[in-house]
Amino acid sequence: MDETGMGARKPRMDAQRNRSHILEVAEQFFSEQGVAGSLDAIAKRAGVGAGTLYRHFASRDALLAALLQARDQELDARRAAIQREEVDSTERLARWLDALIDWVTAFDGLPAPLRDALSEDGSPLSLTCQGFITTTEEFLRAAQHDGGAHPWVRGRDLFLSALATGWVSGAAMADDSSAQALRAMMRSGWAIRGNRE
Amino acid sequence: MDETGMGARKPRMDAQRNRSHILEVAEQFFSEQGVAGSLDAIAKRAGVGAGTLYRHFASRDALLAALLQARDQELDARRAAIQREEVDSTERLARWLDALIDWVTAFDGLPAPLRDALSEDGSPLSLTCQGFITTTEEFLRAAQHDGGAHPWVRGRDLFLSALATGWVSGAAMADDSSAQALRAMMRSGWAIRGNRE
Amino acid sequence: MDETGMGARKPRMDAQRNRSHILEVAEQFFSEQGVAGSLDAIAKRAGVGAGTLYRHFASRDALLAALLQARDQELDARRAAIQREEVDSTERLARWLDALIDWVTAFDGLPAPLRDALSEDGSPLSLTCQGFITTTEEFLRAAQHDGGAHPWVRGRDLFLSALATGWVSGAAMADDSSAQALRAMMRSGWAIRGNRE
Amino acid sequence: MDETGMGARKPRMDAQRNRSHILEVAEQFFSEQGVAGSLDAIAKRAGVGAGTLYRHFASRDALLAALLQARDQELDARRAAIQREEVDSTERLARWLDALIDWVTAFDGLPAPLRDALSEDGSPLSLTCQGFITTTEEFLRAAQHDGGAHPWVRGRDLFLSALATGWVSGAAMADDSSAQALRAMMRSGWAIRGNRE
DNA sequence: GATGAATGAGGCTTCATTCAT
DNA sequence: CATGAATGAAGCCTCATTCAT
Repeated sequence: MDETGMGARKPRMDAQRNRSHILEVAEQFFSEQGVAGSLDAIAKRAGVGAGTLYRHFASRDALLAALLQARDQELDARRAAIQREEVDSTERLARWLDALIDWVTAFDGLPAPLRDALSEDGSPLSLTCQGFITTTEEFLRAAQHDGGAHPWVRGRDLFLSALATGWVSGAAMADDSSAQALRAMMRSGWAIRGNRE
Repeated sequence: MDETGMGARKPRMDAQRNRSHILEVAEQFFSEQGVAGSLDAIAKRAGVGAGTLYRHFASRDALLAALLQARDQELDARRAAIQREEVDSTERLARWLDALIDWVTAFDGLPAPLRDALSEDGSPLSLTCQGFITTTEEFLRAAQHDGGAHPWVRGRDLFLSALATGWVSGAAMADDSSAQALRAMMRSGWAIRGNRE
Repeated sequence: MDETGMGARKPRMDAQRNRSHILEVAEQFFSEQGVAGSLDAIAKRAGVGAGTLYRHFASRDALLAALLQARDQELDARRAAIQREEVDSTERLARWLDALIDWVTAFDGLPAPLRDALSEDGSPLSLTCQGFITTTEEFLRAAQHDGGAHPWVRGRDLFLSALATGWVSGAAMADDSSAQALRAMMRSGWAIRGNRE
Repeated sequence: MDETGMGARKPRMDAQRNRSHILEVAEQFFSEQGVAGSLDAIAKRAGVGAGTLYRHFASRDALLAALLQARDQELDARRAAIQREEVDSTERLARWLDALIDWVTAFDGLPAPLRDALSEDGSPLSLTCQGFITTTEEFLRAAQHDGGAHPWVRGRDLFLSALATGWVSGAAMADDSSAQALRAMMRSGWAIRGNRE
């Protein structure tokens, strides 16, 4: 009796609209002020009541998680791209870690909730993290198999390294070269043969 | 001119006593609650007015800096000890970085203000940081000279690495092995020959 | 497309089912959290939309009233039982008041809306209350006629006393003896000869 | 060097002023809206920041307790007056209970926090309550000794009765006669010989 | 009928910092 | 010098109720 035909009930068009509008605003907002900005302010800026925001995203982490999903897909695309590239497994891992660092640097202050999510494990963010840890492990295993990465390194550690590297760049460090250096150090940290040695 | 001879005002004594008492309390407090705790609470716990605290320490960072000085001395002692040890320059650098990480982990949440201090450079903490960066550079230079460290690594980068490593351990990660792994990765990152390779 | 026979609307069945399910859930909920709990939560727990809840019960009081009806019947049964018992009219009144107190204590915080209903008189609860006041009056009249109750007492007052007694027990007073004492005091309050005198 | 002469340091005149102004406003406010009114609103009305109110009164109960102190003194005065009156101990108890009921009715909704305070016992209100329970016990003991009150009644129960009686009157009952009736019932509840019998 | 999204005021609380005393 | 009162914006979150779908 509905307009259905298939699955789609009533997507609550307005709800969807609101949800995505909130996401847009939040993206903008977090980009400007970092992920610690006021949720109320986001709601206001989105032109919705605070309750509406809370209905859609029960917590800051939930909002963040939703926000990251879009980027998740980018990251996933990048992963696929990396896997298609004609380079060895070690270089692949390196590129993946670079991608991870970029992802983690999407917003100011993002590394912190991600790190926390790893130990809370009830957080909406932990799923996301877990996924990328797994991916990291896959890349890592290949590199280890090919003798390109130390056998004692674990995917989780690399992920944490990426977080940490992102965190360092977090502050308006003005010093971009440090970020580069850290990436390089990180690489020569897990790689059997350092990249610039 | 002081309280010494005759009329004996209590000024200096008071102030000193207050200052050190505040420091004791703050040390305790930050140990328990991390460095983000309320300054008011510290003042109250120390039994002084908020104004008094502000007179002695103009900002949270100033308090932190003063607090770290005690530890600075420990760290400096450790540095001296390391320099007396009968190991090569590479191992010395490694031990110094370990010491640095320990120092940075003194309080929960300490790495963040330190990182920020590096880019603000008006902060009371930057002096402290600068000192340790310099020390790090000395160790590093020796190691590089002996071929134990990559020539492209800078002291500042190692300091940041130490901060980052401390930051990662910050959360109740429950996973102590990660911390170890990060230290190892960090080492094989700057070292020409990794430690467990 | 429906599950029934032919044209088959689901109206009545659905509605009835919903209504009673809401009631079940609300009963459970109010038992746990007291009558001041969130209606939204009840709707959610019942698996219906907030609107549905409101359709069935226009207000919290309406829900409460419906909820009490089930208990009303119990109470009515108890009234009938009391009237069949082989005791004098005074004892009957006493037992009825005990029954009333039990009824009023069904949920945490119930006495308050009942009290309010008495003075608002547009409330869905006032009907319920009125009924019991009337019953109380009947018992009371008999007792007064037999010389067992003070002539100056009114049914309404006894009802209020029951409410008040229930209200006192409302808090987790931990002190059950107080509840007993209050019942006793209440009895010797209206009775011509106190029960433990 | 102040106006003192003895202990009084600096009473923080402005603080005192604020404090009492808040109290005045709160008194007014609670009289109008009942004790459940918004604390923020009180702060605003008093022309102080919310923080100021919280500094002076850490919780609603604390504010209430302070507010009641003025009345406490009245009540205490009344107690003294009653004790000077030329009536027997039973009548004294009756008058004391009346005073208690009046006190408890000072603000709309006051009985509830008082009741809760009795079981929480960390509440700023419990002290006040305890005091009056004790006083009640003294009056009661005298009456019991003179054969004017049932021996099985306890001071605590009478206090609760007073609370309950006040609570009943709490709603805009419009029915003043009920309040009277309840007082009478309460009296004939504890008294060996009812007052209107 | 049912749904559940939206509202949005309103509650409580915290805190860095200033300034009169 | 020390005090600690005052500020007051901000933060987070809840909930009864309405209404478009």
